[in-house]
Amino acid sequence: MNARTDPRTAGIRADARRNSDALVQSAKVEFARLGVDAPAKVIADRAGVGVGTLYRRFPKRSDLVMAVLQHDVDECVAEAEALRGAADPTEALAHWLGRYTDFVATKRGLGSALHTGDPAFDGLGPRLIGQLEPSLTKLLTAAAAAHAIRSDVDANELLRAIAHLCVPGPEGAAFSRRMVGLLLDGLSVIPTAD
Amino acid sequence: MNARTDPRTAGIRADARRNSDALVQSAKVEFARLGVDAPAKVIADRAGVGVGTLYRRFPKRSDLVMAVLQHDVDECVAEAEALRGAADPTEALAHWLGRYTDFVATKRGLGSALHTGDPAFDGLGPRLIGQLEPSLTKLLTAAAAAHAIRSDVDANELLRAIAHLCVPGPEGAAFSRRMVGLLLDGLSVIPTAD
Amino acid sequence: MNARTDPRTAGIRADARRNSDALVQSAKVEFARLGVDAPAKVIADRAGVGVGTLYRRFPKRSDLVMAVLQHDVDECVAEAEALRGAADPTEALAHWLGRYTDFVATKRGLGSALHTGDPAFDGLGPRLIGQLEPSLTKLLTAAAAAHAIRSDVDANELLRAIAHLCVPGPEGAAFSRRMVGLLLDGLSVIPTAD
Amino acid sequence: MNARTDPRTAGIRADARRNSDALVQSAKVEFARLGVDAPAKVIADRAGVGVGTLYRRFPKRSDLVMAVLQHDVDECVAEAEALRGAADPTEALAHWLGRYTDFVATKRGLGSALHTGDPAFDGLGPRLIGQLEPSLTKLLTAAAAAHAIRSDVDANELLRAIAHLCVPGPEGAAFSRRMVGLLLDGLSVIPTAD
DNA sequence: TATGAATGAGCCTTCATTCAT
DNA sequence: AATGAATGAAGGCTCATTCAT
Repeated sequence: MNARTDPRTAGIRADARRNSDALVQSAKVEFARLGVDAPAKVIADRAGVGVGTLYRRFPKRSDLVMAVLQHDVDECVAEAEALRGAADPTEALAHWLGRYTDFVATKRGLGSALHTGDPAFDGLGPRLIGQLEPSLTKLLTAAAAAHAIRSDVDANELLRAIAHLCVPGPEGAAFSRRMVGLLLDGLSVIPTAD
Repeated sequence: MNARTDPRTAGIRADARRNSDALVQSAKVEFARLGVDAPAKVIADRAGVGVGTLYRRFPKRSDLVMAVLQHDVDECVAEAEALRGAADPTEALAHWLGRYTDFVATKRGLGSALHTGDPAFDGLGPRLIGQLEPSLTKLLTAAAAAHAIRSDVDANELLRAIAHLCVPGPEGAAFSRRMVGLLLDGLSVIPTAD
Repeated sequence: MNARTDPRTAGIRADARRNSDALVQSAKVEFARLGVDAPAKVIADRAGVGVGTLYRRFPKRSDLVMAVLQHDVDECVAEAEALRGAADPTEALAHWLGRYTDFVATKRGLGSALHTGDPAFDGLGPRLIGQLEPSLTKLLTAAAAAHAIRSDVDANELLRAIAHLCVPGPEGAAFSRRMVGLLLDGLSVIPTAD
Repeated sequence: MNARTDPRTAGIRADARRNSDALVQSAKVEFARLGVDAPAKVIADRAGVGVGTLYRRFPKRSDLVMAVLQHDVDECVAEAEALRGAADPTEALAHWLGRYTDFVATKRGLGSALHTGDPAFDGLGPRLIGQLEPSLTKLLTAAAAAHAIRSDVDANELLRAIAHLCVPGPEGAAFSRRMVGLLLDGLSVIPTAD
């Protein structure tokens, strides 16, 4: 008899899970509408729970943000895995960065939150970037090994730079993609030793 | 005897001017420290004036931001003028963008403010970037004419992209400069017709 | 077991109710002391709650004013009902108007608030007077039927006039009562057809 | 050689007088527009002088209000004098009170200001009413002597009551006049000794 | 004497976070 | 475990009044 079927816990766990899910869904919507600073009350209301529940499940704002992002982050990591050993490492790199760009550009205010000193977002950037860094490092290493790009660029910094470029404005996502493209082109410029 | 030396008006005007200048200086520091949303009280205190004076001189937050930026913007424009007809247009471009990078990097939160829907910052971005665009356009054109860089990059977009990259986080200005450098390298990649 | 006795809800509701009541009581006192513009902090302090609670319960100032008045209004209406069919309709009228006079006299600034353009007090006057008008109309009609008073006076106007007379100044309530007495005497002057 | 023609003082006095007059005119307009609480800056601006001048000429708000009203007060006093020894003392009384009613009803917020505890208006009521009381007392005495009205009504109180009734609202001046009429009718009710 | 710049108290309102039930 | 009431710090803004020039 596992937890799912145990009559003493199944109900409670299902409830707790339902609340958690509702909060994440609500947060996703409100983050898109009001940014990652959306009032706790608003998020809790949309989820149909009390603010207390929100704080119980996600003590820090960054916890909630991470929960909202986790799904996308996982997908990014999976995609990087799939691109391992691709015939054209440069194209693989470009493809993956495009994917990442779209991901960040979709979350209104996320880019800004990553750079705020606000303690509520403490550790958000490192946590997020940290999960993606290994994936990008592998892609960069592969491309560098093929002498397609320079080898002195840090995956961590590149992820953060792109996050910055994806702070959404009136300019739209096309702008973000163009600028990320420029950055990518910069990667292909291999410094001479002189 | 003009207004500047007329003893009846020189005194008051000098005082008012001193306060105004102090406010702008203070705002510059506090914007860098706390972002463009820095509390009015904090800015006024550092300037050594009451909040009332801040509101008298700069009724809207955007007025203060513009005042703070105007100074740097003017300097940037002047510097671009000085770089006109430089022997090495690529170096001139790099130099000016470095200057611009440092300028924006000291205004924490400015990048975000430019994209906020907050009416307090209405029109700030366009006003600002608009003033610098002609300067950069000239430098880009000169470099492109020398076949040193591609010619399909918009000065306006480039300014905005750099502004984004210069929202400083814990990473510091060195990061901003490295990423802007990457962007610059990207400019030198001239698309082939293939 | 209803909500009132259900241990799961009785506690919280009782607390909330107690605060709400305390706020209304406090507001009644402070309105009398400082007028309906009394600072929120002062009202909250006297009630022993934080300002946040005041704003939670009464988001607009007019909500609080209505709450304060509703209590007295209800009592006035009830009293008018009790006076229905009194042996002496003139005395009943005088008694009720005295009651109403005392009610309004304790709300310093209410008279003014009723006429302010301030959106915070929107519709306050009509809502208020509207609730009392039927009561007074009945008393006036009864007295007029007994030929004790003239029949061409509007209950609504009379209520408003008394409200004006009851804005208490340094003169105190005795003055208000004397003037309302004069008004009452005026009612007994029945215009001749001449 | 009087002050007016003395070349050393004529200019200055004329200036001072001009400022004073401009302030009173401006205050009259702004009082009508915003009430007697109109911001000092607004009044000074409309008068074309600095706020300092306003405070020099009228240290307390009540001084300015009195200055604005003085003209009307003087006219009221003069009119009462003209009504002395009128054939019909009751009609004279009614006429004069009607005049007074219109006067007070015309000054937005004046009625309220008379009853505020605000120290800025300290003594305004007494000063104003004090100037008019002798006039009304004479009219009341004459009417009482003719046994047309009761003799136990205080002129001072009557003036204040009417001021209250003239606080302007959505109801308009007609309402004020009707209610003052009711008060007048009350005067004609002579209490019996019973 | 006139000016208007400066001051700063004071009030409003929002919201993150805690905690009794 | 969930709820949501309560708290109170924080920051915006206004304006009466003073005072240096």
